[in-house]
Amino acid sequence: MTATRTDRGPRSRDAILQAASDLCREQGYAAVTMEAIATRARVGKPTLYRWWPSKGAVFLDVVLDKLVEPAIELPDTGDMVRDLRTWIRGFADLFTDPHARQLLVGLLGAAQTDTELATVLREKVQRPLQAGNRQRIIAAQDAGELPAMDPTLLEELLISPPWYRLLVSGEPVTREYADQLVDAVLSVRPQRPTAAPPQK
Amino acid sequence: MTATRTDRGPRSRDAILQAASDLCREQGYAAVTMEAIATRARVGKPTLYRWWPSKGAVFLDVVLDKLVEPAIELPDTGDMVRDLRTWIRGFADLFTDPHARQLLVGLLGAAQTDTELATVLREKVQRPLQAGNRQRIIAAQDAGELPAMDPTLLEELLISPPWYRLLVSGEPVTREYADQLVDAVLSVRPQRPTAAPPQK
DNA sequence: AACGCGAAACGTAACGTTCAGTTTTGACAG
DNA sequence: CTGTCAAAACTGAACGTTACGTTTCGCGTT
Repeated sequence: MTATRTDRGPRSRDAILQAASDLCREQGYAAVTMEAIATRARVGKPTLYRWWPSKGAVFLDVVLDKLVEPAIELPDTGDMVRDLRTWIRGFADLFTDPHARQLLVGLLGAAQTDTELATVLREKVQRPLQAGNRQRIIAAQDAGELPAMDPTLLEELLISPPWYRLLVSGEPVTREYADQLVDAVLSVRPQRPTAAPPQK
Repeated sequence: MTATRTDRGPRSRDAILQAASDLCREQGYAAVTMEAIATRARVGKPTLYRWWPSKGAVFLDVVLDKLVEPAIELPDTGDMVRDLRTWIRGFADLFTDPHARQLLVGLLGAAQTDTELATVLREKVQRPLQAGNRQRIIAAQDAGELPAMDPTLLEELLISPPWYRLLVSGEPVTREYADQLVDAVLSVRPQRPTAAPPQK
């Protein structure tokens, strides 16, 4: 037994992810099968299943490699308002690009009926981004650059509408929309601590 | 003309939708198959496929029958702010109920990889609701009850975060969250017509 | 000689369709 | 109003297909 055996990636990880990405571009997410990925990447199906339990898991890694790092992180130029605008514009660009759109919509769709995948997706994408952004938002609020409100809610007000358009309404997410959205959210008046006006 | 039968509609529509709903509650959306629905409803598979092209189409009708009418429409008591609060709370309740959650998440997930289904979903749910709400929002803005901004954006700011939590982040959608959300969005200052501050 | 991997083959599950044989329906004659 | 009948629609079983996920085999590397 030569020590730990399972903790290295497959030899041809890149070939596999590239194959999956290409197939998705050519035929759309739904039409891609594990068999096709294996064939295209010239690997055996057992090898594929050895490291990824499902099609969704493969595409999660595709998205992590190709989209998340470069395109989804909040930039940091010192000007928070400007950074937020750039960030949301980045989502608009991402959601407009047909290939990225295919990848994200397919992956999120799969995650809706695959608990395992949904968990990993949140831990690997959601969690890290949110944690980092949260600190930035709080700091900017303290500096008076952003409206004083629950930082989680502020982030959600910015990021939810693009996702809603992508996954629910299907409306396009343009840069103009991104700008309009940021303007609106940053125009919120400071909130009273938590006192919701009595409903009745 | 006695109209040949009740035009359209299988004889046992209700039995089929009930079977689908029950199976979803018992086993989860993903585990439900067309075969199982047919068996449970004591209907032949051909009959099922005669009226619904896919599992997603069946569940769309389940959702239309059981959720949309009673639970997703914006109420109208004359007090728009209060109506909006009630409306978003309704979504919170819906997204918290395990069965409704299963149905909605499964259906939306399927729609991500089924263009046909996505189109019908938008036409039958999205479109009608949005159109009605839009008029109400504009009227309330004219009356000074709501912040002056693009009515579509205002609606999206309210409705997106719950959907985002349901489909993307997985965070719970409580009534408290709904109230907090409405408070924040209604605190937006009137927007300058469209003048986005120059980015550079 | 042993190992790891690609390729092929296998059993399973669900799909969506086809094919009898039966039940339901509405129309019409008595 | 009622009995009869043909057409339509339905059930249930079976079929071919596809993709899944696993197992087996053989080859090349070490």
